[in-house]
This record gives sequence, structure tokens and C-alpha cells, in this order.
Amino acid sequence: MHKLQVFNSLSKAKEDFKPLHSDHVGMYVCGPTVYSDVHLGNCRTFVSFDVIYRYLMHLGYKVRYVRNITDVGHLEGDVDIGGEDKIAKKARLEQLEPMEVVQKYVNGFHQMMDIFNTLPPSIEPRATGHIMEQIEMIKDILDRGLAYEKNGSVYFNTPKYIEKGYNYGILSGRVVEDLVQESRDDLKKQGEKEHPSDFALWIKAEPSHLMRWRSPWSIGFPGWHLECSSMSTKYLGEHFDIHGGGQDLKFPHHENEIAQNQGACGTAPARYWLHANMLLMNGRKMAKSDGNTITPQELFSGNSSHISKGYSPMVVRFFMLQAHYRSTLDLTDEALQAAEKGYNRLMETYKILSGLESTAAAGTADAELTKLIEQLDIDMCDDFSTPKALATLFELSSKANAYKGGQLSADSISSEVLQKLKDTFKVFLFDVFGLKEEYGEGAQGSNGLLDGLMNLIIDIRKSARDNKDWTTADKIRDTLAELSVQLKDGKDGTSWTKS
RNA sequence: GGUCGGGUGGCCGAGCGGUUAGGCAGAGGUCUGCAAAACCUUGUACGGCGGUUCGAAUCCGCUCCCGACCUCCA
Repeated sequence: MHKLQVFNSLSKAKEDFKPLHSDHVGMYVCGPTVYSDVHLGNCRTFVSFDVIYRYLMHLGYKVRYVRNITDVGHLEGDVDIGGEDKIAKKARLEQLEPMEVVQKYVNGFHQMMDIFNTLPPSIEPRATGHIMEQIEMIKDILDRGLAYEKNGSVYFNTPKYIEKGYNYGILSGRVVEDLVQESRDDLKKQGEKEHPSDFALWIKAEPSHLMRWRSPWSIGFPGWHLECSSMSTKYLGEHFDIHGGGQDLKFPHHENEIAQNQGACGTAPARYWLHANMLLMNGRKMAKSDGNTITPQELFSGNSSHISKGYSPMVVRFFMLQAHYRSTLDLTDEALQAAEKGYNRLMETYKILSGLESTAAAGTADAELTKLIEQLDIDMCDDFSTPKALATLFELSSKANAYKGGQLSADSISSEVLQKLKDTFKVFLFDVFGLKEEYGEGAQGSNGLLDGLMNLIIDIRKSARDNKDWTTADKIRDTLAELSVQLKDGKDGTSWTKS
């Protein structure tokens, strides 16, 4: 097996991946704050980590994948400027219980994750289910003198943290002095905080605040960042292997998480920090404010001015895999169309492959094919380079097609290598990349009725064609086309796909 | 303003000192009743200006442009 290398945001370099406990891997990924529908960019991050999760398992690791749900504490703006809890705000606006808001968007999130065919995490803990743990962690931080209480709220003391020799900014490269000198007005409003870079661990609730818990300091709620520190510690230990999330969480979220863990446990939480990059649209950040945005639903239905047609979830997933997770990815209509064709082509090859046979004991192309097959793991071991692995898969695809088409002779591939090729396609396409068949013959979820009907129609058309009754044959073809069913006439008969 | 990251052919996207990335589109061809599909072959590139080097898309400097973060964000 090849050596897996991962890009560690802490060192800004690729490092050999060595898990703490031989074949077990602990991975924590920051999940969504459930106050609105999942953002498409969110989906990209979770798809990226889904592939990482899948590939780690493919390498034989037993992975405990923890991805949280943040359902309290995430404020709009800062505490000092009267930031309101995102969930509480939504609850107020929609006149719902906060937990109704949470449930609604958790359901939607799970549905979307399912649509994108991501595997569920091993544990999906919620912040509100871990208030006790968070309170305990605040106590530990206070005990170590790294936090202070002010009017019922508790703040992390960053100057003290630095004074004690810790490196605040270790992940983000942020320097506290620079933070102080920020020209931005918001940051100058210190409010209760003793220092602008301090952040809330516990926030005293206003009387009107709906989400509240009893604590030694006040009736209130935990600060954002804290839930991840305490839940990762609870389920993965004080020190674990991988921590992931979106690039934009580096600061302040992850930086503060590290400070909290160091402050409470005296150790850094994760050894490898992995960050997924942003999804752009037409070269710019997706933002509702200027209309440069698209929801997953709109993307699937085509109901958006940014795209010419709908793209299926697997096409979108494939599109995401064509870029490295650490690069920004630009969503454009053209790029999606290209992805759709590429995805279809790979799926087509998979089908073709399953029908190929070989009786040769040794083939002239065996060595080349074996090398390409091995290349897939080399690609993926290079910081989960799905674009490279996909390119290699396309090269294998060409070989398989050439073998079928006769450009590669019958004795070019041995039965053993052909079998290996079939297995490889299956494993990478479905297990590692997490793609699946969506429409057409043999797609998951088809009940056999559709396939049966289509076979009947194709059979009738074949008779017509055999009798040179082109009128009937073309009528069948054209009518189906209007229903978005495309017939594909090949040497070995006719197949179909729904687009 | 500060801190990072990036600018690759018509489009997307790998590459990180010398060797074809790959996909889509384009061109040519095979197949086909016609068409579509499929398959095969194939051209075009490294923002600009300097420098280091036998050799740079890859390293260094300057410059222009874009993006992210600094404030809720995946």
C-alpha cells in the first residue's frame, strides 16, 4: 500500500499520515449550523470529507467519523455588538420553538446529504445535547486561569494564553497585535471583553432569550467554538487524528477551538487539520446579496438563470470531484455540462466493462493496465487527489473501450487483469468516489417495471427496423426523446438512458 | 488597510525544475437505414516584465488582475 500524504493546514505542507492508534482513525468535521437550508458550498465541503472518509476506509482504516450539528451558540455578529443566536433569531422570525427550527433544517440537511450519496458519520452529536460537557470544559479553562467571568458571561483570555507560551494564531497565521490594530469599528467595541481577540465561552442570556441553560455563572448558553472542542474531546479523545472543515472556519472558529482544547486539556486537539476550499459561481463567491447564488434544488431542477438546464446530484458530485478539495471550484454552466458528459462516459464504461470477457492467460497490455490501476492509489494517496484519480480512470476507460471496439486485440488483456480492471472500476466509482447510477437500465431504485416496459418497446422497434419500417421505428425513437428517454443503437442492440 | 491563496489552451481542471494530465467543446475518422449515441485519432497553454539555471508553467523579484479571511459563513 502506498503512503498516504495529507496537506496539514498547521504546517502548510504535505505530511505522511500516521494515525495515533495503528489502524484506527479519529476524524472530526465541523458540521452545519442548522438555521437555514444547506448551502451548496456546504455540500461541497461535506462531499470532500465524504470521499476522504471513504478513502481512509478503503485503505483499511477503521474510522470514527464525528460530524456535529451546531444548534446553539452561533451568533450573528459578535456578542459585544448584541449579536443574536442564529437559531433563536430564526425561531423568533418564524414563530417556532428553536428546536423546531433545528429539527426542520437537520432533516433537510440529512436529505441533501443523502441525495449527494454521502455516508452518514459514525456519530453526529448536537451542541445542545452537550451543554454539561461544555460547562465542564469552561470550568477547566477557568481553573487554568485562561478565562474570566464578566457579569455572568465567561470569556477566553487570549493575552493570558499567549503569555503562558501558547501560540494563538498557530493555525490561521493571525497575530494578535494585528487584530488589535484592526481599523474596523466593530472590533473596537470591546464591550465586556478585556481584549478584542478574546471570545465568549458562555453567554448570559437576556430575559427574552429562548435557549437557556443553568450554569455556575448565569442562565445562558455556550459560545460558538466550544461545542466542537468538547464534543471532539468526548468522542475522539483529547488528541486525535484529523480535524476538518471549510477554509473559512480556520479563523476564528478553528483557531479558537485549538485555544480551548489547549486551555482545557493542555494538548492540541488534532494532529492534521484539513480544510476544504470554497465553491465559487462564475468566478465569484456565492452571495445572496448580489444574486450570485444557486440552491441545490435549483441546480437539480434547472430553475435558475445561472444555468441552462438541470444537473443531477451525481453529476454535481462528479463535478466537485474533478477539482481538488483544497482548490476553489468555479461553478459554471459550461463546466457542469462537461462534467455531465464525463460522468456519463465513465458510467458507460463501467457497464461496458461488465460485459467484457477474456480467456487469455497473459496480455500484451497487462503491464500498462496494471500500472494504471496502481496509479489510482498513488493519486489518491497524494492528499486525496480525486482529479488525478479521475484522469487515471479515464485512461483506463479508453483502454476498456478500445478492447471492446477491437482496437485492442482480444489477447491484449488477460482474464486476470480484466477482472482486476472490473473490480477497480467498481471500487473507485462507487465505494471511493461515492457515485451511483441514477437513471437508465439497472439504476438503483428501479422496480423492474420500467426496465420491462423499455425492453418491450425496444423489442417492438427492433422488429420494425428489421422490416425496414422506418416510420414506426423513428416514431418510437422520437416520442421517447420527447420524454427525455434516449435510445442508443449499438452493435449489440439498443440501450437507453433517461436524461 | 492587514493576512493568505490563485492566475494554465475556447471552457473546467491537474501539474510544483527537463518527460502526453484528464474531461468538455472543436477538427478528422469508424459504426449506422437516417440520426443520435458510442468509439478511435488530433491541434491549440502556461497574466506581464525582469532574474537564477544547460533548461522554468514550475524557483526568485517586481507588476497587473482575481478570490478568500480579518465580521456570520463550508
